[in-house]
Amino acid sequence: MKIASFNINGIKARIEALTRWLNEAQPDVVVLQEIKSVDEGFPRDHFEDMGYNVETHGQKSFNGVAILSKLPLEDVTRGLPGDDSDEQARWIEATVTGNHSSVRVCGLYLPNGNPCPGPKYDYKLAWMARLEARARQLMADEMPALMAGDYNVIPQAEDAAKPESWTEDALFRPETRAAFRRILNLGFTEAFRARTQGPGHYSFWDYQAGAWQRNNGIRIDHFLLTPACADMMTDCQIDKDTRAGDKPSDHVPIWITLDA
DNA sequence: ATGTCGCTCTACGAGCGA
Repeated sequence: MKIASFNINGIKARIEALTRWLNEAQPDVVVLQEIKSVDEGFPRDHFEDMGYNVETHGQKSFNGVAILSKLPLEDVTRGLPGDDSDEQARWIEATVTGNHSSVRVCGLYLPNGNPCPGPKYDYKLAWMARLEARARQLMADEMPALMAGDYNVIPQAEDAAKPESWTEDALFRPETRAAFRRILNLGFTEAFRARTQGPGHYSFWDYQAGAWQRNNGIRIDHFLLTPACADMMTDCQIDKDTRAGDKPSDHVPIWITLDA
């Protein structure tokens, strides 16, 4: 089972690039971030015609997450628990079933948090506390589970081409990285780092200042796996070449394969 | 490099978010 995550930065602007990548990569399941669309505006029919089941959790203009899956999506829930007043669409869950195991798939778009400090950074840290609470529940459940998406977290200095330029940024502040580590320390496996060590692996390059041409990237899109899920992992890769295509997102897809 | 892109408004560029 191939499960991917892709921050597409707007479904209307990315429908061609996303379709191209889906045809090449052939994921069974993909969680999308920043669809920047209400549910009614998402081109559901287009992806259904490609053989995908479609579940969205959108909002106007900003944020918005979705799941596309060639397998049935069961028990779909929307919104990160813990704050009923939070109207930002950043979390969606569903269960998919393979040949011998079901997997709880959580798609997330963690707040950026800049400028830092400020109310947006406070919201980021509060959201991460709610994420930790949901992560604890997933750990306590028996079903293998993963949380995939744009975490807006640079875990370590080696995950940035120029870490010195991120020291005051919400993506790399010590409080941000500590909150990320608290979740990891519940027992999650960060899929990419379980298989690939060393610097130079990125999932995002800013549109500005020739960041892609200079390979000035950061690795902020991640898979966190419960132990039962990590036991099933057979591969984890970053589709870097997608950034060189026509009209690309500023993020590239990441994916794992599970023997599920 | 202060370097770009996507979205919305009642627009024909500006402001916001990233």
